[in-house]
Amino acid sequence: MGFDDICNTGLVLGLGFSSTTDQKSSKIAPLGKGPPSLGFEPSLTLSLSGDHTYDQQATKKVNVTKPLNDHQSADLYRQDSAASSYSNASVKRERDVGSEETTEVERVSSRVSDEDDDGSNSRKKLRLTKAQSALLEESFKIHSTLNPKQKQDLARELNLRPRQVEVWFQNRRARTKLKQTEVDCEFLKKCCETLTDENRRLHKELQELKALKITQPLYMQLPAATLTMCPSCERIGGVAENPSKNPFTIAQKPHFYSQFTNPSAAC
DNA sequence: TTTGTCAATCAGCCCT
DNA sequence: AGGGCTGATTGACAAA
Repeated sequence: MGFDDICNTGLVLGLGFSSTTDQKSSKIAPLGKGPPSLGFEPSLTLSLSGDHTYDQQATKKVNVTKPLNDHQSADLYRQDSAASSYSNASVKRERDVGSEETTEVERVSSRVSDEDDDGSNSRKKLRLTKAQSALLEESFKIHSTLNPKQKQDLARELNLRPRQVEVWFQNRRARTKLKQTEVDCEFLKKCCETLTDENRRLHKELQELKALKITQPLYMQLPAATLTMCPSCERIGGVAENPSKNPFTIAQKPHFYSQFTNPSAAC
């Protein structure tokens, strides 16, 4: 079982040279990609095995302009008739204890007015209804950025201002990115731990080999542990191609064998 | 210059 | 009360 089997992250660990392609930071960059490097450099890289842009993964299409069902419509339009969210109307949210069905009617409406009724500048917070959030989420799955028409349509659909839709998408993108960064960070920590362990193990093995070299003649120096068989090509590591010549020659290039590498590729 | 996006931050609301 | 979530604002930056 490989590491990725455990983590199941879809990330790929690679060792080699990295070339720089200046990544544009605008648009929603494929999440998990790091800052650009500075040309060709030896690198140990971790990257996502696929292009994990969240926005492209949706399989379910939602017609943003399709009419809402009765319940949704009712929610939204009752909101519309509710007091302005930017007014001092009480931010009532009926909490039916024990009941899932929070009365959305009572939720604060997103109102198309910019000013408080009383003219005060206090920022009253809009809370989107479940229906609004759901529709925004579905829309985000389809495209994480909106063109002006899409924004307009969606705003009309949700009875919000286009600016509010825009802000929602902005925040959604930012927070998705943040979340992904946290996930990547956790994964890298695990990789680091695993590599540290591997490094420690190899050091130990090296020490053992050195000790053997001192105390034993050459033909007895190969510990059983080094005669591991590659499960992919079924060659025995540490033995020369032509055993008749020198059956105890240590392979020139050690067969690095770890759960991060593909044995076939290494062979 | 305009427009769109982003990062950083603020601030209201809700939950524990 | 404090923390988390989330809507909103601001300023910087890039592309057209």
